[in-house]
Amino acid sequence: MAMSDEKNPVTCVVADDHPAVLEAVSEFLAQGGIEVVARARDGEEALEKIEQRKPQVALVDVRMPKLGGIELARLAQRSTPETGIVLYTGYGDRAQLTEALDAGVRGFVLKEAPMDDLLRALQSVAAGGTYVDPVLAGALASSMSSKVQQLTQRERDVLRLLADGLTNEEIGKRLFISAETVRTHVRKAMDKLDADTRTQAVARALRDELIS
Amino acid sequence: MAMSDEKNPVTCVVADDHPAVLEAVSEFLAQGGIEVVARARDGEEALEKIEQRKPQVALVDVRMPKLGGIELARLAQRSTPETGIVLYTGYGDRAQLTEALDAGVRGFVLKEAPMDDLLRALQSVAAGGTYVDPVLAGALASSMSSKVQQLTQRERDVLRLLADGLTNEEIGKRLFISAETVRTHVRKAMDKLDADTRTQAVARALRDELIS
DNA sequence: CCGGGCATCCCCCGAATCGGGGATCCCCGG
DNA sequence: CCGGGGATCCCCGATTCGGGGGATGCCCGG
Repeated sequence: MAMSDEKNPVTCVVADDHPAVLEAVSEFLAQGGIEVVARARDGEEALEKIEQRKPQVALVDVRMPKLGGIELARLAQRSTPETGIVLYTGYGDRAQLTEALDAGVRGFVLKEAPMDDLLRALQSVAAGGTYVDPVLAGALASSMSSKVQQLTQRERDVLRLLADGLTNEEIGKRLFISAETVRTHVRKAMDKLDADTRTQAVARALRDELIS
Repeated sequence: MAMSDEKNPVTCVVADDHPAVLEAVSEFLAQGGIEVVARARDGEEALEKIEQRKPQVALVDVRMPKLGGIELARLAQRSTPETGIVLYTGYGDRAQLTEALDAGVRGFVLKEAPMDDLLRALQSVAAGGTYVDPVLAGALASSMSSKVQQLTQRERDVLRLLADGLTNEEIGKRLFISAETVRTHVRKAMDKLDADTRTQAVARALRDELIS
C-alpha cells in the first residue's frame, strides 16, 4: 500500500516509570513519524505489551519497578526476538552498556542527549541495526582499555550482600559457599572494578548500577 | 484588572537536564494554567533565569549539571526570596528532604507521582504554602522515628572518601585529622544510618544521595 | 552559665579483612 | 585435547574494623 520507508511508520512500545518522560517521549516520537502502539509504566507491563503487539522496537527505561530494562531485554529477546530493544538511561554507564548489549539490547540512548537522537536510534534499530549514544561509545573505549569490566553473576551476588552490611561469613551462609570463596569473589570484583577496598568496589558497583 | 486567582496565572521557571522532562513538564504546566516564563537545562542557567524573571515558583530537578537543585535553592533563596523553589526528584529520599527543606525548598515532588501533583505543589507554593509529596511525607515520619538521620558535614566528607576506596589513615591525611578521628566519624555515621558495616553505611549514603 | 552537639584525639580487645599465594573441578570452544 | 574462565576452597601474616570506653575544646542557645 504505502511507500517503502517514508510512509511506513516504525511501531514502538514505550516504557518509563515517570509519567512525564512517558508522555513527552511518546508524543515526540509520534511527531517524529513513529507509531507508539503501547505504553508501560514498569518492566512487567512493558514485557506484556511487547509480546502482545510485537512492535519493531521498544524504548525502555533502564530503571523500572518490578523488572529493570536489562532483564526485560533478556526476556523479550527470547519471547519476541523481532522487537529491537532500545534502552533509555539517565546515567552514562560504562560497564552496564556491555551487560546490556549481550542481554540483547540493540540501542542505548542517554536522557541527556538531544531528543532527535531517539529518532535516529529507533530508526536504526528498526532497520535491523544498532545505536549507541556517541557519549557512551566514547566512554566505552576508555573503559575497555582499563579492565574487561563485567562482573560475573556470583560476583554481583556477593557485592549486593556486601552492600547490605553482611560479613563474609554471613554471605557464605546465605549463598551456601564458604567465607573463603566469598573472599575470592570480592577480590576478583575489586580487581575488575579497579577498587582498592571492598567498600570502594560496592560504591562503584552501585554508581554503575551493576547491583541494586 | 483580572480576577483574583482564577485568571492570574502562576509564573514559573522550569529546570531539568533531560530535554524530555523539560519539554513534557513545561507543556503540562502550560495546559494546567501555569505560565512557564523560562526553562533551564542546568543549575546555573536556572539560577540566572530565576534572578532575571523572579517567577512566583521554580520547578527544578535535584540532579543537574553544574549546580544541584539543593544548592540552587540555597542560592536562589538569598538572591530571590520571592520565588518558591519546588524540587522535582526521581527518587524518594528520606534524609535529603530535610536537607532540602532547610535549604529553603518549599515543595518536594516525586517524578513517579501523578503529574497533577505538580499543579497542586506549584499552586500551593505560589500561594505561600509548602508541598511535600505524600509518599515522602509518609517515609519522613518513619525515618524520623528511627534515627535523627542527617549526617554532619564531616561525616559526609569521611563517607565520600571511604567510597573512593581510601583507608582511615589516608582519609586522615587528606582531611588533616588523625585516623582515630576518622574512625569516630565513620562509627557515628554508621550509627545514624543504622548500618552494621562501613560498607553498608556507604551503600546507604549513596542510595539516599547523601553523598556523591 | 551550663547542657548539648560537633569535632578532635586516645585506649583496648577480639573479630574480620587485606593481599598474596596455591589448588581443584567443570565446562565450553578452538 | 588442551586452554581458559568461572566457581569453589584453603593458608598465611599484617592490618583494619567494630564496639566499647573516656577526654578536650568550641560554640550556640536556653
